[in-house]
Order: sequence, then structure tokens, then C-alpha cells
Amino acid sequence: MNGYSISKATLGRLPLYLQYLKSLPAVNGATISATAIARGLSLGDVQVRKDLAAVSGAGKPKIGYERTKLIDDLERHLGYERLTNAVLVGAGKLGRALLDYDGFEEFGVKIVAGFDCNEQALQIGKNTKPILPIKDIASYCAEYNVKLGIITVGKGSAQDVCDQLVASGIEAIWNFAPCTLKVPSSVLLKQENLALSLAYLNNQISK
Amino acid sequence: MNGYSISKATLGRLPLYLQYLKSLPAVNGATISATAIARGLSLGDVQVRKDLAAVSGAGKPKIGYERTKLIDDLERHLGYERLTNAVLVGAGKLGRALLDYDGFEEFGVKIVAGFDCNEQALQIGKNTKPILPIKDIASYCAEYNVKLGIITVGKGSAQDVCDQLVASGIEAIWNFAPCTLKVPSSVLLKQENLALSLAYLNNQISK
DNA sequence: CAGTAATCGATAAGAGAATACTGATAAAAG
DNA sequence: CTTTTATCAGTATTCTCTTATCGATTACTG
Repeated sequence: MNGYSISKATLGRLPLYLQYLKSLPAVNGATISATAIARGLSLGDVQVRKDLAAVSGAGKPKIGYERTKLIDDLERHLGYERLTNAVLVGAGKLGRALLDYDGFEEFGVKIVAGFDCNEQALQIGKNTKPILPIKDIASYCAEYNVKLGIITVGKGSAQDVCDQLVASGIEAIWNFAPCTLKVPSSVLLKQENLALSLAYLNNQISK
Repeated sequence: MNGYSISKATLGRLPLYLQYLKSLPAVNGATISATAIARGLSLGDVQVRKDLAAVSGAGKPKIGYERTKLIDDLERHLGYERLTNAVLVGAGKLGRALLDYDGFEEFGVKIVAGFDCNEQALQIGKNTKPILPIKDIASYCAEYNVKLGIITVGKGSAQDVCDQLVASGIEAIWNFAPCTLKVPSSVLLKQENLALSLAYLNNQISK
């Protein structure tokens, strides 16, 4: 229960606050209240206040929080100012879409290169990010200090790719392949299942 | 506490079980225990058992569950056998990647068409899914009984697109744009923020 | 300068989910 | 046929997250 422990649920909302604060026009003044944020994001005001207290803790009654300070605190706490290098394996359609998506950089993650075993995919994309042969991945990761690996290959080769990433010294893996991967406990794994989100929606509407 | 109420957390895991059961080779026999499933998915055995009890409830000691029956129960309960039609708005890189991804259909959702306002994008993709001008969306949704809309446009036009989808009679929206949308309470909204997942990972590894 | 309104922080209460525990059941082994 | 082992089901406990409540603080208003 030290100052570093932030609940997962709260952590998940922090980027939301950051995004919302950044999207506000400067016209709205230099300060903003938790109540206003809650209205903007359709959350409870108490929850917003609690979340913000975990990272910042300086709010004045009747005034609210200083916007620039709040943004700073959020960014610092999320570690967004250090850029983490990431690689992506699997230059299929989804893989290339993520490669070309610039939105990650504002969250502190930079995808520096893509890898693929298919020779046809080995080309320099128009967005300056190279797609390299998978065999070079270990040396590349070592050279560029890559901490994070993204897997967008089919489920057949996902575990194989995963093992290679782990061997390359990756610290965290973001897996889009619809399968469960085995990783050492020292490596952080986040499973992304897009179809699952859809399935949830589908189930809700057909009730 | 009737048969219809399943917790959101459980519901989110059901597709995992389904996927795992389907991926098992037939060699493993016709039955499987909750303990085995738990091992395969790195979950607690008790949790698996509890989840399965919510949809099936027939398990024998020492034996486990009958695999085919379990798959049937899962599929029926998730409503996967009815195919829901979906449209996607925003034929950018991510949009096209999702359009071309076939994996959704096994979860009961079929993306039947993409829409975009950009004339250059109006073409028939190689995967037989048409990309149409956005102005036709209302009539298209009515004709094909579309229940679900996917938004992959930039945040600038997301709300506008959302309103059009709602006006077209959509029941649920899956939004990839990094912004909060306003929808009537009758419409189900699921926000997908890919950058958020990355941010979470990044925060964890830099601790 | 006093009163009012808005907001904050903290503690407490509530709900929901994960986990642990206990007893029961069925197959397998001796 | 009895004992052992693996598994299931149900209850209870614990944990986490959310929501509610209360007093305190600060700006605004008359």
C-alpha cells in the first residue's frame, strides 16, 4: 500500500483523463474541476477525484485542478516522457496498420521496426519504418534497446515468435494472436482479443 | 439470479474457453476437466469451474466435462449461431485490416461492408467486401438489417459518424476513435483504445 | 464582512469478483 | 469390496473496486 501502488482499474482510466485534458480548448481556463471531468467522460465525480488523488493530489475547493500541472503529473506517472522502443512481428494487414499508426507515440511507445518471415513483405514502408527478416530480430533488439514486442502473426507461429522475442530480451509482449502464450514470469504478457470485444457486443444486443 | 444473469467478467472469459476447447486435438479424448482447462489458460481451476457452471453445469467428478456438449453450450449461450451483420466506417489502414479479417465470423459477427467519405477509398476490395460512400449508409443498414457499427475514423469525425449510425438504426457501436461518444441509452457502446493497452504495458515495465 | 455555493479529501459502506474451503461423487487401484 | 485419488459443487471468506456520506476549504455575492 505504498505510494506506487495504483489499482489496475485506475491505471486504465488515467490515459482517458490525459486525453480529455489535452483535448480541452484553452478557452476553458487554466483550471478544471473533477466534476467537470466526470461530466465530460460520463464517470462519477468521486471516482475521478480518487483517481486524480492517486497521481496528483493537489486540488483546491471551488477551483479544481490546475490543468497543466495535472497533465504533467499524469504523463510523468504514466512514464510517457521516456520513449520505449517496440518491435512488431507479423506484417500482415493488422500488423502494418499498427506500424503506420502514429497514435502510440504520444503514449510513450515507439514502434521502431516490423519483422516478418515472408520475403515479400520485406520492404521499406512509406512511413520510414523498415520491415526486416525475422532472423535479425535478436541483434536488432539488442542494438536499439527494445523493451516491448507486439505479435500480429497467426496463431500457428505465435508461440514460436514469442519465444524468439523472449530470447531477444524483451520485457513485455502484446499479443494479438488468438491463443494463449507461455512466457517466463519475468516477461509481462498482455493478450488482446479483438474478436472478444465484438463477441461481447454481439451477445449483449441479442441478449 | 435467473439463468440469464452472467457476470461481465465471466462473459469475457467464455470466448476464451470456447477457443481453447476448439483448439484441442481430438486425441485428448471426449472429456476434459476444469483443472486441465485452467492449466491451459493459466487461470484458477475454481474460476473455470464456476464460469462453466453458469452456462453448462454438467460435470462429472474424476471425468470432467464432455467437450462437444461444452462447446455447444458455450456457443448457444453466446448466441454465436445467429450471424449479426455489421458495417465499418472509416476505410483507413486499421479499418481495412478489420474488414479483411475473417476471424470475427466465427464469433457470430459478419462485417458486410465498409463506408468512407473519401472518394479514393471507394473501391471493391479484393476480399469481396465493398467500400461504399457514407451517404448510402442509412439505406444500406435498413436493407441488410445491420445491427452493429464499427467506427475507425479519426476523432474529429467520430461523433458525426456515430450520429449517422444511430440514425441508421444501429443497436451497438464499437468505437476505435480515441474519444468519448455520446449515444442514446438504447444504443450499446464499447470503447476500444488500443493505445491504452500499450500504455498499460509501458507503465508496468518502467514501473 | 458574513453567508452561500461549489469543490475537495477522507472515511465508510456497498457491490462484485476471485479465491479458499468443505463435502460429495465417481473412477481406479489394491 | 474397500481405499485412494481426482474431480465437481456449494458455501464462505477475502479482496478489490465503486459509490455514498461528511466535514473542511475556498471563492463568490450581497
